[in-house]
Amino acid sequence: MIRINLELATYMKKLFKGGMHGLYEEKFGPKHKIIEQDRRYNKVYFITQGITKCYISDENGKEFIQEFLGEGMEFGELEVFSKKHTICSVETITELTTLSISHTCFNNLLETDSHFNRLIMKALADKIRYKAPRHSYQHSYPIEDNVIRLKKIFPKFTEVISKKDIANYIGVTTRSLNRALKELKEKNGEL
Amino acid sequence: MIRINLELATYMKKLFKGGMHGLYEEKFGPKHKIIEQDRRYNKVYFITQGITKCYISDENGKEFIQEFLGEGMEFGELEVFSKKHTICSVETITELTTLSISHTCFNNLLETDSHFNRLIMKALADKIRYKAPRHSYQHSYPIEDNVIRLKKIFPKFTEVISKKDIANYIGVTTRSLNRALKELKEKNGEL
DNA sequence: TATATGATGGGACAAATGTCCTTTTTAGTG
DNA sequence: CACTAAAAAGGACATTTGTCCCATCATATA
Repeated sequence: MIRINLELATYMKKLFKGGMHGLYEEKFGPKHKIIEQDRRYNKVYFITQGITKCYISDENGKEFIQEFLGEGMEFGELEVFSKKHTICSVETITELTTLSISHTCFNNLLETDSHFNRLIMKALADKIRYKAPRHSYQHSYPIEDNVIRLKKIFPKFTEVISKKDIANYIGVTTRSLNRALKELKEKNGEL
Repeated sequence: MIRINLELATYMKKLFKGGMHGLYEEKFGPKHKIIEQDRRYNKVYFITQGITKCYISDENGKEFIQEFLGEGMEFGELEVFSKKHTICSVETITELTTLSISHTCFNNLLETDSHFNRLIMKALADKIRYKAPRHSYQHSYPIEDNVIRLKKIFPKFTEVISKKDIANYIGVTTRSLNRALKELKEKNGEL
């Protein structure tokens, strides 16, 4: 549910400690919107600490959360390859520390550091791999099953993430999520 | 709806014509399953002609179509980066021609041909970019709106792709799709 | 030709989910 | 502490979508 990429995190920290030119640390408070949908930026971020949500909002203000990003996950990288507007907003949930790098330096790294190149390639592939079954599952199963599944992969999800965000992640209304949670409680005695 | 990548198609054809070692042409008849979910393969395919569907099926046999792939789209590449099982099956819809390459050769190309490297990186990024708003939209809007949207981006979709596949692509039952199509007909006079 | 098979279309009802609204709880702030 | 705002919980009802059928039509094939 909260995605991580420790291999990438480790490598970026190593580059940073090695004094890599153009890579610098940034910190953000909670509920801070770092990237807004449909804009242009020229920075890529690597999370070293904390959690963000990455979401799409439609014209009616509905939010649909794509992923929760944790340590080692990068964002802002898609726009390096197809020079278009961002498709997602990214907003911090907890306090967040990132290692940031400009598009130019990012491109340099890709060309000169084949290990980095490989890690990014793998990170992109993993994002694709991860998305497919998730959406498939959410479509095919009732809300209750989705909640159970979340609980399995991330037992404390209700403590860290707000109900609204969880609902937007599963793609249902808060009302429906509450209904599912209540029914689960009644069945199992305890959430 | 049917994704293409002409830039990649052109480049792969050029490599093939140039006698690139390890790149060979394959042809498949319609309804042929090229890749099956949860298996291992060591080949990457680039479509040069025809259409396939790429789908996940669950334990109840329900299919959820991830994408329809057309000219220039590649498949089987995710497993190069994370050496795991396939997550999707890929099955031809029309006759299909591909340029195929082993994992080993694919990796060689990635390392030695920086233009190719860049094209693959971009192709991965585009797959991510494309998936996000699609699933978001499908969740947020009723079936009818989804059908209208499909009709806009691909007017002839009912002629090329079966009802069942369209339903599985939108993530609904055939019954629901039919209902939506019927209501649209009644409203607009004509599908 | 006769028969099987699969795709399509739709009726009737059940179940899941959304909408709208109200109440309760929690957390923050003057 | 008192007050406000935001988050959480849930009642009542409407709508959407799914399930389970069955009928029809086209196509392939023995």
